[in-house]
Amino acid sequence: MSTTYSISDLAKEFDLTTRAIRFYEDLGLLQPERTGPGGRNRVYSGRDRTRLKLTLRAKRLGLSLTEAKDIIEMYDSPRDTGAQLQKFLDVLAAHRKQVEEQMADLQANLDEIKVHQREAKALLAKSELKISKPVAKAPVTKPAAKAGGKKAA
Amino acid sequence: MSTTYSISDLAKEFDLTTRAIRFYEDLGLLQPERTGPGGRNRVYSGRDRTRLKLTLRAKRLGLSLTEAKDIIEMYDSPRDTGAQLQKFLDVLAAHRKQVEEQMADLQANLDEIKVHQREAKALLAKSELKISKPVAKAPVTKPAAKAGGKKAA
DNA sequence: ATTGACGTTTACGTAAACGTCAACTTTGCG
DNA sequence: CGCAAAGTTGACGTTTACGTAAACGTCAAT
Repeated sequence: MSTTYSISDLAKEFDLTTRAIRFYEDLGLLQPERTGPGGRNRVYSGRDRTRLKLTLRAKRLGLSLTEAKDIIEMYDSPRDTGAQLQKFLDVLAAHRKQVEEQMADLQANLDEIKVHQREAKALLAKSELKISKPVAKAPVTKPAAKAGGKKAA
Repeated sequence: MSTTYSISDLAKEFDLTTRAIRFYEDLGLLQPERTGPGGRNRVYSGRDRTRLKLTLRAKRLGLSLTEAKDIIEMYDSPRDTGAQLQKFLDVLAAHRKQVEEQMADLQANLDEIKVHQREAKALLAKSELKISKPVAKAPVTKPAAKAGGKKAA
């Protein structure tokens, strides 16, 4: 009795539309079983859930869905022979290299942000000094965050 | 006499088509000056180059071009008043948070790769032991790397 | 004078990743 | 029984990020 999920379970958990999930199935990323009369309804396994999670992470990191699929396939395909193992290791090494490159990108990014933060804080401190009475922690009229999705760079 | 670039200079340096570069201009990411008779030809400044570089980094990290634009605009727009400074700091903080989240994603990724590497190496060592005569560093029929582009997850 | 390399604009084409109906079935509930 | 909620399969629409082709100007070299 392993845990299973309906399409809307997954949709809620990962904040997707069911349309998106079915689309991922079309691409071969998910392979839910069917249930009910005529086997119409989709039933997702824990493995499906994991693959979905991996897919979304890959997306966040800028991969296309087909790239994501290729990689995920690699990771849970059988590797019996020594040759296959060796090839798998090669792929892993390449993959690792690119992840490390991307981390370097991100780190550069983060460093820039930090620099800007320092500069801006310094400027703000200076500008507040020029006010006679010290301003009470800058109330500013709240920016009211746009509650958006992703972002970075 | 600051350095400038032709469109193909940038295309070569960043491995883009000129079409892509003009497209980025349409989106407002670049604003080259014009030269020649009738001011037809584009001339890119160092600032353009920097913005292009930032754009491409943003792309690699999974941002859309408009997202990239918004962020880059923020970073090189004027911040004179204290209120603007404060808002800028808020944006920076939010931005930083997301970058750090993405780094966590990447780190998780990297960890998984390492685990797989360890496992695969162990398996391969074991399988090589089972061969009577120790196999000479697995010659394997070269995988002939497909020399592809990106990849990650 | 023509060829080639490089540049330009305009405009239609396309792949990816879904969104958005439409037109049903099936199931649980009052 | 009726009906809303959740599921299904088409099938067409949309946005993003360019590709690609047409049709033309400019300048240096042959």
